[in-house]
Amino acid sequence: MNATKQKILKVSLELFSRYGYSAVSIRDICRQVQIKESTVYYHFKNKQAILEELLARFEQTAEGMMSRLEQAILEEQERKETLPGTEKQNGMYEGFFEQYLMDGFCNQVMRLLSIEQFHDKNMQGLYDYWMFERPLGFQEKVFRLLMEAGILEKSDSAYLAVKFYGPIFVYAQRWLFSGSLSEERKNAFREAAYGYVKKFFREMGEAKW
Amino acid sequence: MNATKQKILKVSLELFSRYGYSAVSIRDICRQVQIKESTVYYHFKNKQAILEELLARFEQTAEGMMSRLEQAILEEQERKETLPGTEKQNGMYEGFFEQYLMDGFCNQVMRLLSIEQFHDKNMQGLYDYWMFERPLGFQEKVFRLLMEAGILEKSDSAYLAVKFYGPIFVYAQRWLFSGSLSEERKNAFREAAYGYVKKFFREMGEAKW
Amino acid sequence: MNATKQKILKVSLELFSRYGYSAVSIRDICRQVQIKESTVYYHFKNKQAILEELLARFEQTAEGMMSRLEQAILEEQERKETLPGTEKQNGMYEGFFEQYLMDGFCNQVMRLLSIEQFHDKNMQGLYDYWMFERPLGFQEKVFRLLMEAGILEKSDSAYLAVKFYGPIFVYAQRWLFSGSLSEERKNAFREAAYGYVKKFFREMGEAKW
Amino acid sequence: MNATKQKILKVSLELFSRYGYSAVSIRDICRQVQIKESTVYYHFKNKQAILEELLARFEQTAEGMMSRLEQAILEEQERKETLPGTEKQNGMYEGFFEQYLMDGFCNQVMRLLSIEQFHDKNMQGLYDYWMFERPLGFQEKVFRLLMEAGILEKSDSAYLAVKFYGPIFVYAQRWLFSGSLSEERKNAFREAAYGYVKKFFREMGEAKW
DNA sequence: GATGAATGAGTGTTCATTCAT
DNA sequence: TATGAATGAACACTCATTCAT
Repeated sequence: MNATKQKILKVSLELFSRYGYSAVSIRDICRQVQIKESTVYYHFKNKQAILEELLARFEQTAEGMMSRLEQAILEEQERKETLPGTEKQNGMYEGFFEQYLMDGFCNQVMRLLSIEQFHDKNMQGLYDYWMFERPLGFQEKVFRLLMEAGILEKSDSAYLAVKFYGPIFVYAQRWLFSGSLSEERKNAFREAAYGYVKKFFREMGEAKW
Repeated sequence: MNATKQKILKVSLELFSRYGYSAVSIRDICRQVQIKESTVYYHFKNKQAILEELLARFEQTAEGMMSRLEQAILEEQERKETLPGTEKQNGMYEGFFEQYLMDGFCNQVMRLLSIEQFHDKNMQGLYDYWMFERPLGFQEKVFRLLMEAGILEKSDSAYLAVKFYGPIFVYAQRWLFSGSLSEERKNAFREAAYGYVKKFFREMGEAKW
Repeated sequence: MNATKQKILKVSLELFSRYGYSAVSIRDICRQVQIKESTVYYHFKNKQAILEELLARFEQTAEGMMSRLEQAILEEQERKETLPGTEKQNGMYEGFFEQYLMDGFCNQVMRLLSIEQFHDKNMQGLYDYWMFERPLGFQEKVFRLLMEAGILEKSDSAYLAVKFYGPIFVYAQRWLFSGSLSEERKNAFREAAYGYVKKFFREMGEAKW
Repeated sequence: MNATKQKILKVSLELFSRYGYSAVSIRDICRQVQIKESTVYYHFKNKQAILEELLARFEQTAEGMMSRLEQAILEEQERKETLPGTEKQNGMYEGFFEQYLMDGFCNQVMRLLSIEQFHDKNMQGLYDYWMFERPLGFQEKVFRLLMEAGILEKSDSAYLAVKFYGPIFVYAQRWLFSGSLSEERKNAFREAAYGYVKKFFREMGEAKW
């Protein structure tokens, strides 16, 4: 696709995710893209259309990632009939974190959503879905299947999902969705979150067997 | 203090916490306060000064609340030498949630911080301190003291604090810092968070004894 | 009323009546009023509001004039029970022409209407009413009353009204609603129209008696 | 000639005659013609050139019509040495009205002229010539010749021309040069104007003989 | 305490036009 | 013939702010 349009999208997201949609002017965007303001309107109907294209792309990307993770983990569990917490499974979570939470594009859109969700119903819906409903729902499903397979003691799978997701969410918010996303902050998250995931599944194992 | 100034602050915060500082115009504020724009400049040096006064008041309020909770809980524990999870202690947490996370003023400032933290170092500092550092630090201290007192098995108190705080943070973000703060959402949080706190301490008790 | 606002209205009408509403920019207006563009928006909500205020004022003015002429001529005729064409009555028409067709304000609004009526339903309505319906209706009424009083031979009063109004309308369009309204053009109209009115009534008299 | 160019001219005139030259953008034109904006500049030097071509074509067309009518009516009168008002002559006027005032192209150009004449000297000249000077001059000539031939009582032929033309002009302005040119409005004009022409010549006949 | 009037800088957007393809 | 991509100038309008009253 057109390089200029691509760059407009890139720069726009960079700025939107930092300052919020309305605090970023077309002028700001053009200054960085190195084009004149009128050029933007060749590629986009208006400012709003930039935002919409970004969100559309995000939903596609996020849906793809989420469903791929879901499928992979469920397949893995089904096939091996073993407890979670294997090296391979931990790696799956890690891969997902890297591509979803720490990837420039997704991270930025989610920052943007977290700014705009306070006044925009649509944004609020997306924010809730991708931050809470979808990940919690997925994790609950995983635990529920483990319970049904007798691998995990029967209990409230939703509660377990929140217990698992809570600390990850704290780490993510603190290191990945605060200030600017640097390599140091990513590492801080990795150390905290990856360690936590391992520990969690280890403890889960110990509790059962 | 002057009623008009008070109302300007109130309305400003209402709007800032929804749309972000720069997306709110003096006009917007004045429309709701029912004054002319020039009047604002009798009470405040400029727009920035409104924000600053709001932040200053928040820090005072938040500091007061946090330290009062800290003192109360530590005293309680010290005095009784008992495990946490008593009715009284749970009530303390609940009181704190009500006054800190669910109170109009504090909730709104924290929403504002969460919008502005992405591009403003100062805001980022406040956000991190009041969202993560302070509450996690406090909870860690509580657990550490319990460990030192032999009431809790020695372990990583910071890790324990995150495990405790994680789900609460998830619930708070989902129900108290999304969309608009309604009584229904508050109840959703109460149900989830208060239930969680009780369960957490119950499980902690079971694990030890 | 405020002098600046007044001047904005005056200049706006001057320009609108020459170039049409949409071809005149706020900049154009401000250049002549000698104010900054933002000042306009202190006095008017937007560009459209200037137009609306002009139209409202015109309708008031025009209604006042038309009804005063109507009343005066009908009274005159009633009282004297004589044929029209007296010096006094001719003077009334002339006075009306001067104040309505040749007056700066009304003339300009009607020019504006004649530009805008092609695409704006509202303008079309006003244009038709004040250019055709009202003057023709009034003149028809005058002739009808004369017929009922036996002063004029019974015939189609509407047709008679058009015959009377036609040439006046031609003169008005040619000399008052073309190019720019100068004293020379006004005089050209006066000569043509005043002469015509006299002649018309004289011929009308001759035809009857 | 090129179909695209033809369509550009057609659509341009449609829009110009409604909104005025400067209120119509190249974009507006291209939207309807279904071409890209840059394509216009293959066919025309610039926007102004579209207007100029339209005006040139109009002058040719109008000149042709006017002179054909002139010739026809004068010949007719000369040959028959009779009073005007014959079926055939009335039909000539009617044919002229249909092709000149009511024809899409000419009607639209004259609407355009009536918009633009207020600020453009050139347009003003064309407007005056084709709306007043030419038709009045022609009619005056007809009456003068009739007077010279002794068919009509000697009098002010210019005054007679205005008396004849006045109502027609009123009807034309009201029904053909207001709002949008519909079949209903055309019929309203036909009824009024054709009836008027007949009546006028009948009365003229009665007055003399 | 509050406001009427004004403003310079900046907002998103549209304009006619160019030019390489 | 036609268009994709770009642009400088202008557009209506909003902004935070000032200052005399």
